[in-house]
Amino acid sequence: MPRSHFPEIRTLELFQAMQEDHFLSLMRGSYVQNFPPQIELINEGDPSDFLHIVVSGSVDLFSTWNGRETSMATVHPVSTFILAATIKDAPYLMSARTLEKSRIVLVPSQDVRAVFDIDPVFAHAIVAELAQCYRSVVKTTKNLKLRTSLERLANYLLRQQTHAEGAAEFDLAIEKRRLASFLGMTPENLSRAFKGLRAYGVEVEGIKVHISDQQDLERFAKPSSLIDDYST
Amino acid sequence: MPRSHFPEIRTLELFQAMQEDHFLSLMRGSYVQNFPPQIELINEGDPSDFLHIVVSGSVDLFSTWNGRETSMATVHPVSTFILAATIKDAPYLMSARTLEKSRIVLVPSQDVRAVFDIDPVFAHAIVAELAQCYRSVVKTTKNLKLRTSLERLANYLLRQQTHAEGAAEFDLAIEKRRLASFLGMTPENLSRAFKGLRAYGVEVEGIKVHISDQQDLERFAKPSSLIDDYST
DNA sequence: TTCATCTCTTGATATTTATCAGGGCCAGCG
DNA sequence: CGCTGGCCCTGATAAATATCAAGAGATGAA
Repeated sequence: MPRSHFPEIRTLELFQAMQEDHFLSLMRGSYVQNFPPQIELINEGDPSDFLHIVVSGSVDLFSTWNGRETSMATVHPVSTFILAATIKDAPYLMSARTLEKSRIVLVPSQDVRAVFDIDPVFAHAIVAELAQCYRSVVKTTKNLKLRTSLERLANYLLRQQTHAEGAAEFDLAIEKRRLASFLGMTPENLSRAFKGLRAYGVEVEGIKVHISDQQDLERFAKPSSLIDDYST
Repeated sequence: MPRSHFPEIRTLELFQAMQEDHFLSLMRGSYVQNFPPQIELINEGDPSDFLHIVVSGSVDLFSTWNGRETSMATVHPVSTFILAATIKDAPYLMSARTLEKSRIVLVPSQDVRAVFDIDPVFAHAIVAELAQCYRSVVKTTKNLKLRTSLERLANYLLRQQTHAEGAAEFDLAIEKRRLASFLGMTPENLSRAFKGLRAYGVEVEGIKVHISDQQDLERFAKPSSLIDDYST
Protein backbone atom coordinates (compact mmCIF):
# COMPACT_ATOMS: atom_id res chain seq x y z
CA MET A 1 0.00 0.00 0.00
CA PRO A 2 1.34 3.44 -0.99
CA ARG A 3 2.83 5.46 1.84
CA SER A 4 0.97 8.52 0.61
CA HIS A 5 -2.11 7.33 2.49
CA PHE A 6 -0.32 6.95 5.81
CA PRO A 7 -0.71 10.52 7.07
CA GLU A 8 -4.47 10.73 6.71
CA ILE A 9 -4.98 7.32 8.28
CA ARG A 10 -2.66 8.29 11.08
CA THR A 11 -4.93 11.25 11.85
CA LEU A 12 -7.68 8.86 12.90
CA GLU A 13 -7.97 8.82 16.66
CA LEU A 14 -7.67 5.07 16.54
CA PHE A 15 -4.14 5.22 15.15
CA GLN A 16 -3.01 8.64 16.33
CA ALA A 17 -1.10 7.85 19.49
CA MET A 18 0.17 4.34 18.79
CA GLN A 19 3.82 3.45 18.38
CA GLU A 20 5.18 4.25 14.94
CA ASP A 21 6.60 0.81 14.24
CA HIS A 22 3.31 -0.80 15.21
CA PHE A 23 1.48 1.53 12.90
CA LEU A 24 3.87 0.70 10.10
CA SER A 25 3.52 -3.01 10.66
CA LEU A 26 -0.25 -2.63 10.43
CA MET A 27 0.05 -0.66 7.22
CA ARG A 28 2.52 -3.11 5.74
CA GLY A 29 -0.05 -5.87 5.75
CA SER A 30 -2.84 -3.63 4.47
CA TYR A 31 -3.85 -2.73 0.99
CA VAL A 32 -5.92 -0.09 -0.73
CA GLN A 33 -8.62 -0.81 -3.20
CA ASN A 34 -10.79 1.35 -5.41
CA PHE A 35 -14.38 0.30 -5.75
CA PRO A 36 -17.09 1.48 -8.14
CA PRO A 37 -20.47 2.50 -6.71
CA GLN A 38 -22.92 -0.07 -5.42
CA ILE A 39 -20.35 -2.74 -4.74
CA GLU A 40 -21.00 -4.97 -1.78
CA LEU A 41 -17.87 -4.92 0.35
CA ILE A 42 -19.16 -7.01 3.20
CA ASN A 43 -21.95 -9.47 3.64
CA GLU A 44 -23.37 -9.82 7.11
CA GLY A 45 -22.60 -13.18 8.61
CA ASP A 46 -19.23 -13.45 6.91
CA PRO A 47 -16.11 -13.86 9.05
CA SER A 48 -14.44 -10.53 9.75
CA ASP A 49 -11.16 -10.78 7.89
CA PHE A 50 -10.45 -7.08 7.60
CA LEU A 51 -10.85 -3.83 9.42
CA HIS A 52 -12.06 -1.38 6.80
CA ILE A 53 -11.12 2.27 6.48
CA VAL A 54 -12.95 4.61 4.11
CA VAL A 55 -10.37 6.96 2.62
CA SER A 56 -12.63 8.51 -0.02
CA GLY A 57 -16.20 8.09 -1.20
CA SER A 58 -18.81 6.73 1.19
CA VAL A 59 -20.17 3.45 2.41
CA ASP A 60 -23.61 2.34 3.52
CA LEU A 61 -23.89 -0.09 6.41
CA PHE A 62 -27.13 -2.01 6.22
CA SER A 63 -28.78 -5.14 7.49
CA THR A 64 -31.30 -7.55 6.10
CA TRP A 65 -33.73 -10.06 7.48
CA ASN A 66 -36.47 -12.04 5.87
CA GLY A 67 -36.32 -10.10 2.63
CA ARG A 68 -36.37 -6.72 4.38
CA GLU A 69 -33.48 -4.31 4.46
CA THR A 70 -32.61 -1.34 6.62
CA SER A 71 -29.84 1.20 6.53
CA MET A 72 -27.91 1.32 9.79
CA ALA A 73 -25.37 4.07 9.10
CA THR A 74 -23.43 5.87 6.42
CA VAL A 75 -19.66 6.00 6.77
CA HIS A 76 -17.77 9.01 5.47
CA PRO A 77 -14.01 9.53 5.11
CA VAL A 78 -11.86 9.16 7.03
CA SER A 79 -13.35 6.51 9.34
CA THR A 80 -13.08 2.86 10.12
CA PHE A 81 -15.97 0.47 10.31
CA ILE A 82 -16.75 -2.91 11.84
CA LEU A 83 -14.08 -2.66 14.51
CA ALA A 84 -16.07 -4.74 16.99
CA ALA A 85 -16.31 -7.76 14.69
CA THR A 86 -12.58 -7.50 13.98
CA ILE A 87 -11.69 -7.43 17.64
CA LYS A 88 -14.04 -10.22 18.64
CA ASP A 89 -13.13 -12.27 15.58
CA ALA A 90 -16.87 -12.69 15.17
CA PRO A 91 -19.04 -12.55 12.05
CA TYR A 92 -20.10 -9.16 10.68
CA LEU A 93 -23.50 -8.04 11.89
CA MET A 94 -23.97 -5.58 9.06
CA SER A 95 -23.38 -5.59 5.34
CA ALA A 96 -21.56 -2.77 3.59
CA ARG A 97 -21.77 -1.37 0.11
CA THR A 98 -20.15 1.60 -1.60
CA LEU A 99 -22.51 4.47 -2.35
CA GLU A 100 -20.14 6.10 -4.78
CA LYS A 101 -16.69 5.45 -6.19
CA SER A 102 -14.70 4.79 -3.04
CA ARG A 103 -11.21 4.05 -1.88
CA ILE A 104 -11.03 1.59 0.98
CA VAL A 105 -8.08 0.46 3.06
CA LEU A 106 -8.22 -3.11 4.25
CA VAL A 107 -6.28 -4.01 7.37
CA PRO A 108 -6.13 -7.74 8.14
CA SER A 109 -8.09 -8.37 11.34
CA GLN A 110 -5.40 -10.73 12.55
CA ASP A 111 -2.83 -7.92 12.44
CA VAL A 112 -5.17 -5.58 14.31
CA ARG A 113 -5.62 -8.13 17.06
CA ALA A 114 -1.89 -8.85 17.20
CA VAL A 115 -0.94 -5.20 17.59
CA PHE A 116 -3.78 -4.68 20.02
CA ASP A 117 -2.19 -7.36 22.21
CA ILE A 118 1.23 -5.73 22.37
CA ASP A 119 0.51 -1.99 22.18
CA PRO A 120 -1.30 -0.63 25.25
CA VAL A 121 -1.75 2.77 23.62
CA PHE A 122 -3.50 1.18 20.66
CA ALA A 123 -5.61 -0.91 23.03
CA HIS A 124 -6.56 2.29 24.80
CA ALA A 125 -7.63 3.89 21.54
CA ILE A 126 -9.68 0.84 20.63
CA VAL A 127 -11.51 1.03 23.93
CA ALA A 128 -12.29 4.69 23.35
CA GLU A 129 -13.56 3.96 19.85
CA LEU A 130 -15.69 1.00 20.94
CA ALA A 131 -17.21 2.92 23.81
CA GLN A 132 -18.06 5.69 21.39
CA CYS A 133 -19.65 3.25 18.92
CA TYR A 134 -21.61 1.60 21.68
CA ARG A 135 -22.99 4.87 22.92
CA SER A 136 -23.95 5.89 19.41
CA VAL A 137 -26.03 2.76 18.91
CA VAL A 138 -27.68 3.21 22.29
CA LYS A 139 -28.69 6.69 21.19
CA THR A 140 -30.05 5.26 17.96
CA THR A 141 -32.13 2.77 19.92
CA LYS A 142 -33.52 5.49 22.15
CA ASN A 143 -34.33 7.55 19.08
CA LEU A 144 -36.24 4.64 17.56
CA LYS A 145 -38.14 3.64 20.66
CA LEU A 146 -38.98 7.01 22.14
CA ARG A 147 -39.82 9.06 19.09
CA THR A 148 -42.29 9.02 16.22
CA SER A 149 -40.97 9.18 12.68
CA LEU A 150 -41.84 12.86 12.44
CA GLU A 151 -39.83 13.58 15.57
CA ARG A 152 -36.92 11.54 14.30
CA LEU A 153 -36.87 13.49 11.07
CA ALA A 154 -37.09 16.83 12.86
CA ASN A 155 -34.17 15.95 15.10
CA TYR A 156 -32.18 14.57 12.18
CA LEU A 157 -32.59 17.89 10.38
CA LEU A 158 -31.48 19.82 13.44
CA ARG A 159 -28.39 17.63 13.72
CA GLN A 160 -27.61 18.20 10.07
CA GLN A 161 -28.06 21.90 10.59
CA THR A 162 -25.59 21.84 13.46
CA HIS A 163 -23.23 19.97 11.20
CA ALA A 164 -23.63 22.76 8.66
CA GLU A 165 -22.62 25.25 11.34
CA GLY A 166 -26.17 26.38 11.93
CA ALA A 167 -26.85 27.59 8.39
CA ALA A 168 -30.55 28.14 7.66
CA GLU A 169 -30.13 26.32 4.37
CA PHE A 170 -28.12 23.17 3.75
CA ASP A 171 -28.04 20.06 1.57
CA LEU A 172 -29.10 16.61 2.63
CA ALA A 173 -26.01 14.44 2.92
CA ILE A 174 -27.69 11.25 1.76
CA GLU A 175 -30.46 10.51 -0.69
CA LYS A 176 -33.98 10.48 0.66
CA ARG A 177 -34.50 6.81 -0.02
CA ARG A 178 -31.64 5.93 2.29
CA LEU A 179 -32.54 8.62 4.80
CA ALA A 180 -35.98 7.08 5.11
CA SER A 181 -34.48 3.68 5.75
CA PHE A 182 -32.00 5.12 8.21
CA LEU A 183 -34.80 6.82 10.13
CA GLY A 184 -36.85 3.63 10.14
CA MET A 185 -39.60 4.65 7.75
CA THR A 186 -40.65 4.20 4.14
CA PRO A 187 -39.72 6.71 1.40
CA GLU A 188 -43.40 7.57 1.00
CA ASN A 189 -43.68 8.46 4.64
CA LEU A 190 -40.52 10.51 4.56
CA SER A 191 -42.16 12.62 1.87
CA ARG A 192 -45.19 13.11 4.03
CA ALA A 193 -43.06 13.79 7.09
CA PHE A 194 -41.31 16.61 5.25
CA LYS A 195 -44.70 18.06 4.47
CA GLY A 196 -45.66 17.65 8.11
CA LEU A 197 -42.67 19.72 9.16
CA ARG A 198 -43.76 22.68 7.02
CA ALA A 199 -45.85 23.66 10.00
CA TYR A 200 -42.57 24.24 11.83
CA GLY A 201 -40.87 26.21 9.09
CA VAL A 202 -39.11 23.45 7.20
CA GLU A 203 -39.04 23.75 3.42
CA VAL A 204 -37.49 21.10 1.22
CA GLU A 205 -36.75 21.23 -2.47
CA GLY A 206 -34.69 18.42 -3.90
CA ILE A 207 -31.73 18.04 -1.59
CA LYS A 208 -31.99 21.63 -0.31
CA VAL A 209 -33.41 22.06 3.15
CA HIS A 210 -34.38 25.42 4.52
CA ILE A 211 -35.20 25.93 8.17
CA SER A 212 -36.83 29.32 8.59
CA ASP A 213 -37.28 29.22 12.36
CA GLN A 214 -34.86 26.95 14.17
CA GLN A 215 -36.36 27.63 17.58
CA ASP A 216 -39.83 26.73 16.40
CA LEU A 217 -38.52 23.44 15.01
CA GLU A 218 -36.66 22.79 18.26
CA ARG A 219 -39.79 23.35 20.28
CA PHE A 220 -41.33 20.52 18.32
CA ALA A 221 -38.27 18.26 18.03
CA LYS A 222 -37.07 18.62 21.63
CA PRO A 223 -33.50 17.58 20.86
CA SER A 224 -31.59 16.02 23.73
CA SER A 225 -27.85 15.66 24.11
CA LEU A 226 -28.48 12.12 25.40
CA ILE A 227 -29.92 11.12 22.03
CA ASP A 228 -28.74 13.59 19.44
CA ASP A 229 -25.25 14.55 20.43
CA TYR A 230 -23.05 11.96 18.78
CA SER A 231 -19.84 13.48 20.08
CA THR A 232 -20.23 12.39 23.72
CA MET B 1 -16.45 -4.07 51.28
CA PRO B 2 -16.56 -7.64 52.64
CA ARG B 3 -14.11 -10.07 51.07
CA SER B 4 -16.86 -12.65 50.83
CA HIS B 5 -18.06 -11.03 47.61
CA PHE B 6 -14.68 -11.16 45.93
CA PRO B 7 -14.91 -14.66 44.46
CA GLU B 8 -18.17 -14.17 42.60
CA ILE B 9 -17.10 -10.82 41.21
CA ARG B 10 -13.82 -12.34 40.19
CA THR B 11 -15.72 -14.88 38.10
CA LEU B 12 -16.92 -12.09 35.80
CA GLU B 13 -15.02 -12.21 32.54
CA LEU B 14 -14.19 -8.57 33.02
CA PHE B 15 -12.15 -9.30 36.17
CA GLN B 16 -11.18 -12.91 35.65
CA ALA B 17 -7.71 -12.64 34.18
CA MET B 18 -6.48 -9.40 35.68
CA GLN B 19 -3.61 -9.14 38.12
CA GLU B 20 -4.60 -10.00 41.69
CA ASP B 21 -3.24 -6.83 43.25
CA HIS B 22 -5.06 -4.70 40.70
CA PHE B 23 -8.26 -6.54 41.42
CA LEU B 24 -7.77 -6.01 45.13
CA SER B 25 -7.08 -2.34 44.68
CA LEU B 26 -10.30 -2.02 42.70
CA MET B 27 -12.23 -3.83 45.41
CA ARG B 28 -10.63 -1.80 48.16
CA GLY B 29 -12.18 1.39 46.85
CA SER B 30 -15.55 -0.23 46.20
CA TYR B 31 -18.50 -0.73 48.43
CA VAL B 32 -21.61 -2.86 48.52
CA GLN B 33 -25.05 -1.51 49.06
CA ASN B 34 -28.43 -3.13 49.53
CA PHE B 35 -31.32 -1.44 47.85
CA PRO B 36 -35.06 -1.96 48.21
CA PRO B 37 -37.15 -2.45 45.07
CA GLN B 38 -37.93 0.45 42.76
CA ILE B 39 -35.00 2.55 43.81
CA GLU B 40 -33.46 4.73 41.16
CA LEU B 41 -29.75 3.98 41.15
CA ILE B 42 -28.82 6.10 38.20
CA ASN B 43 -30.39 9.00 36.39
CA GLU B 44 -29.51 9.42 32.75
CA GLY B 45 -27.42 12.50 32.14
CA ASP B 46 -25.64 12.24 35.48
CA PRO B 47 -21.85 11.96 35.51
CA SER B 48 -20.69 8.36 35.68
CA ASP B 49 -19.07 8.11 39.06
CA PHE B 50 -19.31 4.36 39.51
CA LEU B 51 -19.17 1.15 37.61
CA HIS B 52 -22.07 -0.91 38.93
CA ILE B 53 -22.14 -4.65 39.52
CA VAL B 54 -25.38 -6.48 40.30
CA VAL B 55 -24.56 -9.16 42.85
CA SER B 56 -28.13 -10.14 43.66
CA GLY B 57 -31.61 -9.00 42.65
CA SER B 58 -32.12 -7.35 39.27
CA VAL B 59 -31.94 -3.95 37.69
CA ASP B 60 -33.89 -2.31 34.89
CA LEU B 61 -32.04 -0.03 32.50
CA PHE B 62 -34.43 2.45 30.93
CA SER B 63 -34.50 5.76 29.14
CA THR B 64 -36.89 8.65 28.98
CA TRP B 65 -37.63 11.47 26.61
CA ASN B 66 -40.40 14.00 26.49
CA GLY B 67 -42.44 12.23 29.15
CA ARG B 68 -42.11 8.82 27.50
CA GLU B 69 -40.13 5.94 28.94
CA THR B 70 -38.73 2.76 27.47
CA SER B 71 -37.00 -0.22 28.98
CA MET B 72 -33.62 -0.88 27.36
CA ALA B 73 -32.45 -3.99 29.21
CA THR B 74 -32.73 -5.96 32.43
CA VAL B 75 -29.52 -6.80 34.25
CA HIS B 76 -29.27 -10.02 36.24
CA PRO B 77 -26.52 -11.17 38.62
CA VAL B 78 -23.66 -11.29 38.26
CA SER B 79 -23.07 -8.57 35.67
CA THR B 80 -21.77 -5.06 35.38
CA PHE B 81 -23.56 -2.19 33.74
CA ILE B 82 -22.71 1.19 32.21
CA LEU B 83 -19.11 0.29 31.51
CA ALA B 84 -18.94 2.55 28.47
CA ALA B 85 -19.89 5.68 30.39
CA THR B 86 -17.35 4.80 33.07
CA ILE B 87 -14.56 4.37 30.56
CA LYS B 88 -15.40 7.48 28.57
CA ASP B 89 -16.03 9.50 31.72
CA ALA B 90 -19.20 10.61 29.97
CA PRO B 91 -22.75 11.05 31.29
CA TYR B 92 -24.96 7.99 31.62
CA LEU B 93 -27.22 7.42 28.64
CA MET B 94 -29.65 5.25 30.59
CA SER B 95 -31.25 5.35 33.98
CA ALA B 96 -31.27 2.35 36.28
CA ARG B 97 -33.67 1.20 38.95
CA THR B 98 -33.86 -1.90 41.08
CA LEU B 99 -36.69 -4.26 40.22
CA GLU B 100 -36.45 -6.16 43.49
CA LYS B 101 -34.35 -6.06 46.62
CA SER B 102 -30.84 -5.93 45.19
CA ARG B 103 -27.24 -5.90 46.25
CA ILE B 104 -25.07 -3.67 44.14
CA VAL B 105 -21.31 -3.22 44.16
CA LEU B 106 -20.12 0.26 43.30
CA VAL B 107 -16.63 0.61 41.89
CA PRO B 108 -15.41 4.20 41.55
CA SER B 109 -15.06 4.99 37.83
CA GLN B 110 -11.79 6.76 38.50
CA ASP B 111 -10.30 3.55 39.88
CA VAL B 112 -11.53 1.56 36.90
CA ARG B 113 -9.89 3.99 34.52
CA ALA B 114 -6.68 4.01 36.56
CA VAL B 115 -6.33 0.24 36.56
CA PHE B 116 -7.35 0.12 32.93
CA ASP B 117 -4.35 2.34 32.18
CA ILE B 118 -1.82 0.12 33.88
CA ASP B 119 -3.15 -3.42 33.44
CA PRO B 120 -3.12 -4.60 29.81
CA VAL B 121 -5.00 -7.75 30.71
CA PHE B 122 -7.81 -5.73 32.24
CA ALA B 123 -7.79 -3.43 29.22
CA HIS B 124 -8.11 -6.48 27.04
CA ALA B 125 -11.12 -7.69 29.01
CA ILE B 126 -12.74 -4.28 28.78
CA VAL B 127 -12.37 -4.31 25.02
CA ALA B 128 -13.98 -7.73 24.84
CA GLU B 129 -16.86 -6.58 27.03
CA LEU B 130 -17.42 -3.36 25.11
CA ALA B 131 -17.35 -5.14 21.78
CA GLN B 132 -19.92 -7.56 23.15
CA CYS B 133 -22.15 -4.75 24.40
CA TYR B 134 -21.87 -2.93 21.12
CA ARG B 135 -22.86 -5.97 19.14
CA SER B 136 -25.80 -6.60 21.43
CA VAL B 137 -27.20 -3.15 20.83
CA VAL B 138 -26.70 -3.48 17.10
CA LYS B 139 -28.76 -6.64 17.25
CA THR B 140 -31.42 -4.81 19.22
CA THR B 141 -31.56 -2.11 16.57
CA LYS B 142 -31.90 -4.67 13.79
CA ASN B 143 -34.64 -6.38 15.75
CA LEU B 144 -36.53 -3.10 16.08
CA LYS B 145 -36.14 -1.95 12.51
CA LEU B 146 -36.57 -5.20 10.63
CA ARG B 147 -39.35 -6.92 12.56
CA THR B 148 -42.94 -6.28 13.51
CA SER B 149 -43.91 -6.45 17.16
CA LEU B 150 -45.39 -9.93 16.68
CA GLU B 151 -42.12 -11.17 15.21
CA ARG B 152 -40.14 -9.59 18.00
CA LEU B 153 -42.26 -11.32 20.59
CA ALA B 154 -42.01 -14.68 18.81
CA ASN B 155 -38.24 -14.44 18.69
CA TYR B 156 -38.05 -13.28 22.28
CA LEU B 157 -39.98 -16.35 23.35
CA LEU B 158 -37.69 -18.63 21.36
CA ARG B 159 -34.66 -17.04 22.98
CA GLN B 160 -36.20 -17.52 26.41
CA GLN B 161 -36.92 -21.12 25.54
CA THR B 162 -33.30 -21.65 24.56
CA HIS B 163 -32.35 -20.09 27.86
CA ALA B 164 -34.62 -22.64 29.59
CA GLU B 165 -32.72 -25.41 27.80
CA GLY B 166 -35.44 -25.91 25.26
CA ALA B 167 -38.21 -26.80 27.71
CA ALA B 168 -41.70 -26.64 26.21
CA GLU B 169 -42.88 -24.72 29.25
CA PHE B 170 -41.04 -21.96 31.06
CA ASP B 171 -41.66 -18.80 33.06
CA LEU B 172 -41.32 -15.27 31.76
CA ALA B 173 -38.28 -13.70 33.39
CA ILE B 174 -39.72 -10.20 33.57
CA GLU B 175 -43.21 -8.85 34.05
CA LYS B 176 -45.30 -8.28 30.95
CA ARG B 177 -45.45 -4.54 31.41
CA ARG B 178 -41.68 -4.31 31.17
CA LEU B 179 -41.46 -6.93 28.45
CA ALA B 180 -43.80 -4.84 26.33
CA SER B 181 -41.63 -1.79 26.85
CA PHE B 182 -38.47 -3.79 26.15
CA LEU B 183 -39.95 -5.08 22.89
CA GLY B 184 -41.04 -1.59 21.89
CA MET B 185 -44.79 -1.98 22.25
CA THR B 186 -47.60 -1.14 24.65
CA PRO B 187 -48.83 -3.60 27.29
CA GLU B 188 -52.18 -3.78 25.48
CA ASN B 189 -50.50 -4.82 22.28
CA LEU B 190 -48.36 -7.38 24.04
CA SER B 191 -51.56 -9.01 25.26
CA ARG B 192 -52.88 -9.10 21.71
CA ALA B 193 -49.56 -10.31 20.36
CA PHE B 194 -49.67 -13.28 22.74
CA LYS B 195 -53.10 -14.06 21.37
CA GLY B 196 -51.76 -13.71 17.85
CA LEU B 197 -49.11 -16.32 18.57
CA ARG B 198 -51.72 -18.91 19.57
CA ALA B 199 -51.89 -19.68 15.86
CA TYR B 200 -48.32 -20.93 16.19
CA GLY B 201 -48.83 -23.01 19.28
CA VAL B 202 -48.00 -20.49 22.01
CA GLU B 203 -50.13 -20.59 25.15
CA VAL B 204 -49.66 -18.12 27.99
CA GLU B 205 -51.17 -18.15 31.42
CA GLY B 206 -49.82 -15.69 33.92
CA ILE B 207 -46.08 -15.97 33.69
CA LYS B 208 -46.20 -19.52 32.32
CA VAL B 209 -45.47 -19.90 28.62
CA HIS B 210 -46.07 -23.12 26.77
CA ILE B 211 -44.74 -23.68 23.27
CA SER B 212 -46.41 -26.75 21.82
CA ASP B 213 -44.63 -26.78 18.48
CA GLN B 214 -41.28 -25.09 18.48
CA GLN B 215 -40.66 -25.69 14.78
CA ASP B 216 -43.96 -24.11 13.86
CA LEU B 217 -43.11 -21.04 15.89
CA GLU B 218 -39.68 -20.92 14.31
CA ARG B 219 -41.16 -21.03 10.85
CA PHE B 220 -43.00 -17.86 11.74
CA ALA B 221 -40.29 -16.17 13.82
CA LYS B 222 -37.37 -16.94 11.53
CA PRO B 223 -34.73 -16.48 14.23
CA SER B 224 -31.31 -15.44 13.02
CA SER B 225 -28.01 -15.77 14.83
CA LEU B 226 -27.18 -12.27 13.61
CA ILE B 227 -30.06 -10.83 15.63
CA ASP B 228 -31.00 -13.32 18.30
CA ASP B 229 -27.79 -14.94 19.41
CA TYR B 230 -26.49 -12.69 22.13
CA SER B 231 -23.44 -14.82 22.79
CA THR B 232 -21.54 -13.89 19.62
C1' DT C 1 -60.75 -9.57 56.48
C1' DT C 2 -61.47 -5.50 53.50
C1' DC C 3 -59.89 -2.01 50.91
C1' DA C 4 -56.91 -0.01 47.74
C1' DT C 5 -53.73 -0.60 44.22
C1' DC C 6 -51.69 -2.64 40.48
C1' DT C 7 -51.25 -5.59 36.48
C1' DC C 8 -53.30 -7.66 32.87
C1' DT C 9 -56.88 -8.21 29.53
C1' DT C 10 -60.41 -6.85 26.25
C1' DG C 11 -63.17 -4.00 23.13
C1' DA C 12 -63.81 0.25 20.68
C1' DT C 13 -61.62 3.77 18.44
C1' DA C 14 -57.90 6.82 16.77
C1' DT C 15 -53.45 7.47 15.08
C1' DT C 16 -49.45 6.13 12.81
C1' DT C 17 -47.25 3.77 9.41
C1' DA C 18 -47.03 0.77 5.32
C1' DT C 19 -48.53 -0.72 0.87
C1' DC C 20 -50.18 -0.13 -3.68
C1' DA C 21 -50.81 2.44 -7.83
C1' DG C 22 -50.05 6.24 -10.62
C1' DG C 23 -47.58 10.10 -12.44
C1' DG C 24 -43.91 13.80 -12.74
C1' DC C 25 -39.16 14.86 -13.19
C1' DC C 26 -34.52 14.25 -14.50
C1' DA C 27 -30.03 11.99 -15.85
C1' DG C 28 -27.94 8.82 -18.82
C1' DC C 29 -27.91 6.53 -23.17
C1' DG C 30 -28.87 4.71 -27.77
C1' DC D 1 -33.52 13.66 -29.97
C1' DG D 2 -36.64 10.39 -27.61
C1' DC D 3 -36.31 6.55 -24.63
C1' DT D 4 -35.65 4.33 -20.24
C1' DG D 5 -35.02 3.73 -15.56
C1' DG D 6 -34.54 5.59 -11.18
C1' DC D 7 -36.09 8.58 -7.71
C1' DC D 8 -39.50 11.19 -5.69
C1' DC D 9 -44.13 12.70 -4.74
C1' DT D 10 -49.20 12.03 -4.06
C1' DG D 11 -53.61 9.89 -3.12
C1' DA D 12 -56.27 5.89 -1.75
C1' DT D 13 -56.36 2.13 1.02
C1' DA D 14 -54.79 -1.35 4.31
C1' DA D 15 -52.31 -2.85 8.18
C1' DA D 16 -50.00 -2.11 12.43
C1' DT D 17 -49.87 0.10 16.60
C1' DA D 18 -51.47 3.29 20.24
C1' DT D 19 -54.95 5.23 23.12
C1' DC D 20 -58.97 5.23 25.94
C1' DA D 21 -62.16 3.07 28.91
C1' DA D 22 -63.68 -0.56 31.63
C1' DG D 23 -63.46 -4.66 34.27
C1' DA D 24 -61.28 -9.07 36.21
C1' DG D 25 -57.97 -10.91 39.08
C1' DA D 26 -53.97 -10.75 42.09
C1' DT D 27 -51.41 -8.59 45.82
C1' DG D 28 -50.31 -6.20 49.81
C1' DA D 29 -51.40 -3.16 53.70
C1' DA D 30 -54.35 -1.57 57.40
